Amino acid sequence: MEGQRVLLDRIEQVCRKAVENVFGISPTRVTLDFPDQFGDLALNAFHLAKDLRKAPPAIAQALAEELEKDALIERATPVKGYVNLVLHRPALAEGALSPALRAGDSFGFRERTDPSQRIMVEFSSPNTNKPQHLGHVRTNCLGDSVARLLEATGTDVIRANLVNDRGIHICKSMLAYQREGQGMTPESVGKKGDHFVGDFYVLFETRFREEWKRYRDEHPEQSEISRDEFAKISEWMAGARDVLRRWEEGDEEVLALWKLMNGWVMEGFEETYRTLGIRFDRIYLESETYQLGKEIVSEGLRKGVFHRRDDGAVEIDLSDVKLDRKVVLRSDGTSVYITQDIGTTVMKTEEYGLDGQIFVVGNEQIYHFNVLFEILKRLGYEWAANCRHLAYGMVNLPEGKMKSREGTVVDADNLIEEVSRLAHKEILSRQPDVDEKAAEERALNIALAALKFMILSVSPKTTMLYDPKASVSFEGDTGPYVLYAFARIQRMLEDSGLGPDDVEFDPAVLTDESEIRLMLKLVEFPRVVEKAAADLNPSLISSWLLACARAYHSHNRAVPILKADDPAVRKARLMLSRATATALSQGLKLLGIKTVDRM
RNA sequence: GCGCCCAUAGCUCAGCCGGAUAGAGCAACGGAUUUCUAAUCCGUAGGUCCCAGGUUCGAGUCCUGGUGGGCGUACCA
Repeated sequence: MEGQRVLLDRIEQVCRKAVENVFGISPTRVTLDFPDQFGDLALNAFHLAKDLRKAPPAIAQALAEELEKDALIERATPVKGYVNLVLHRPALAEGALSPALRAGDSFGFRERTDPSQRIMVEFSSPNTNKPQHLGHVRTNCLGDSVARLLEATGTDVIRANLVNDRGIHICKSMLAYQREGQGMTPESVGKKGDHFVGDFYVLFETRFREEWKRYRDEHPEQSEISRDEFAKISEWMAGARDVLRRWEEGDEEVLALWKLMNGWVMEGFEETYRTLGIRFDRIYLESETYQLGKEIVSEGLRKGVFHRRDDGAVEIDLSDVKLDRKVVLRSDGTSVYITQDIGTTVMKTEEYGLDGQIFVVGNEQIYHFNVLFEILKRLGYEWAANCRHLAYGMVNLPEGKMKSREGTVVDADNLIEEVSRLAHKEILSRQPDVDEKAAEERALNIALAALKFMILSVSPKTTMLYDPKASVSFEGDTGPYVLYAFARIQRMLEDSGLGPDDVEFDPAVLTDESEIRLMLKLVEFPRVVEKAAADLNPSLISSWLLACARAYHSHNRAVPILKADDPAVRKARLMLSRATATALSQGLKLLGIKTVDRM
């Protein structure tokens, strides 16, 4: 990335120098905005006022004159507390295009810094009793994109997935399978493994409800019995608990079935991840980590971080930081959720020598992670300060919340398939004679672009509404809109007869308003990447992509490119297109979206 | 009860460390196609930024108090 921000850096230097020349003070903060109107860039004099102790309009006035002396600045106009800058046109063109043309697929990205920070990003964390739904799609997309953003800014990233493969939920699927599915396999019924197992989870739920209803019918005096109350006396629930007990005792038959069914589910998950284009460096299984943490708690008990209550349970009092009291070891000595997370977090850090960890987990666990990080801090782990919970909001449906028990969840695999089908239809309507295999691959790409972009264009913490109608629309603020801009450029470059290394152009001819606006977008890109990575917020990339694609589409309509009369103009516009394609592709890459050469 | 989060156009969402006249898409309406791909472009209309105070030269943004909604507050995960 070094050298890529030359233009912006140089302008900042020019501003800094101007302040020094006029006021004799080196400013602490030079703020340059991309204002979309008034000019190319705007220097904020309000911020300078703090250092200079003068009225912003007076500062702007004085600086404007000084700034215009520099060759980079065509015009500097003081307006209220701003200096609106119009850049020297050829310098803007050179500064906007050359970095992208030269750097190609490293444009906007930084080499790994040395010594590099090594950060683990944990995301997805599915349960192995049912297939993944839209909520998982959000953590999958977010986690992957955040990992890419960190990598792009020079961090060494480990992608981890902590799979919850044990517990009562899997036992429910197992029991239903034992009772009603013996001999069946995913192959025998032609189903993906995770869906196959999920069906037995649903079957358990169905049987349980039938039993509950029967009970209420047979015991009118108990007709108001709650689900939780009935669970205590349910035969099906007792069966599931028995399976769990036998699992914990190491019962071979139960373990064998557990391994078999988990294997099916994991195969299904792998397929889903492959389709989504998501990979992990490390998969942790909770069955292998759930015992961790006890020794750390014992040691913490000795050190006085925790204390033992009269009833034997071990707890920590965090009420001084408003986190209340938290039990970390039951009175029978077994661990709770937080215990294994303490152990797992320490283990991960030691395994990879991590400088920090990011947990991409839903916002309903904010309290849990606050407690976890506070405990780690009190245990003396310095890296605890570099642990962050990226708490994303839930995904709701127009009808309300998704509830797996009520079958109102949006299944990830089905969703991808459905959107792919629509994309496929769109492709066929445009190119009836398209090669079938190419069409399918492209349809999947476009579908994933639509889906990922939709999810990643709302900021992580926002509780978002999933609108099925909007999700299958490929117009407006969508992934396909951005893809289309890229594809258009590819087609044009193909038709242009230019070689890939032919990057010479005359920067003086790019003077159209639509070109200026587009070039300013290109200049802004590296800065947006930095910001998005620092904020762990991919939606900043989506916003930029939309603005850039929009600027390109406008430019494309406003002036002829391939058909420009003047060869020098034609060439320069093609180079602008190529630079734009590079930038769009880089931005899309950060969202985990692959480009297509035609739509 | 206590804690955290949210409230911006009819709908879905942006809004940078407090800075210029609060933006985009969808939906509505009007236009652009002898094409370089119309999955596009141009335009019109649409706002009490939940309410009331406060801080500030300046508040959608920060503070306090309300109202409404979500989540959490297990010896569940």
